[in-house]
Amino acid sequence: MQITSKFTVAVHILTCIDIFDGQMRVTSDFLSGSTGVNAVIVRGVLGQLRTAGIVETRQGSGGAHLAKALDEITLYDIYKAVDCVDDEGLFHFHENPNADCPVGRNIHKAMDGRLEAAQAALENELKSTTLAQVVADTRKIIDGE
Amino acid sequence: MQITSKFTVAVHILTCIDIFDGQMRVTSDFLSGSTGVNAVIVRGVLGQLRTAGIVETRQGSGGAHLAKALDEITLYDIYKAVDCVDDEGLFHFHENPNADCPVGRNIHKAMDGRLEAAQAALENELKSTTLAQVVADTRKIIDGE
DNA sequence: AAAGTTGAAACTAAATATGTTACAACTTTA
DNA sequence: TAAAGTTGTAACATATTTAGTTTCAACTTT
Repeated sequence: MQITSKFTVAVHILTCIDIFDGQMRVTSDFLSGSTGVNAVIVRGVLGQLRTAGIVETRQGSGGAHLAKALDEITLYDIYKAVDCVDDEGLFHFHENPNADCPVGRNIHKAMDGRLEAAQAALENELKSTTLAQVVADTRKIIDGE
Repeated sequence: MQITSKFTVAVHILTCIDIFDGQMRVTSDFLSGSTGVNAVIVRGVLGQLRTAGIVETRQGSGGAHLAKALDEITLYDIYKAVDCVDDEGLFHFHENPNADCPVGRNIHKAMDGRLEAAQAALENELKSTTLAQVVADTRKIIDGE
């Protein structure tokens, strides 16, 4: 199991938008070239980021722009925007435990808190990282090339 | 995206093995009944738990037993045993970023540490919980019924 | 020897992820 | 205002993964 690559694609896209903004029109076609991901998929991701208020795009005129400051966008915002995890939670509980068995009818209750805590640990870590940090690191590597 | 239900099934199975051990033979068929999961799938999970040194099973004689003390089995051990996540990591990096683009050829390096930190946060939380705690909570709920 | 069980392979079915084709709606510019 | 380029979106295709199913040999107990 892996979290959809739309997440890393989205971070890649946003980094490009910041780095190339002003120098060129950052179209879905350009982003497709940089990410190696199909342009329609890119437009889908951009659509989700737009819905989340992270980018601005408009039909016709090409070119995406950030709708927020870099340090106001966390990896968690992106992760939520592209729907990395199910509404049911990160963990998938087997659906038909037997209510006639004392373990079967209670295991869900006994585990839920632990599973939520684990998911929260992951998400809190993502909340603590902003796109500003990722872009800064990227610029640092580019400048050092 | 969700982590395979084999994880919660495995915890359910191990809880049953602890709670019903001595009272009855905890066969894959019994566990299938309690979890609502196909007996062949149960045997597959038991096989992975056996490979990980968590349970003991033998062909012919039915009945699984724990191979370790409850407080020596963490949720992380189970998560690893049933192969919840890919060897490549929890996050799936898009595979063909463009090396001719300064962002494309560096984004992986710029993100990797952050992704590993997020995965580690999840896994550390799982390492901090033992099966003993889950079983204790389960018993508490059963006794309170 | 019979009955019940595990281990495992091979196949099926359903769900998900990603890519592709096609095209209408829109904007810019010649 | 016509042409060119772009976004948004639907419909379809393909590959992978998840879970279930069928089948049966190997094994243990009685």
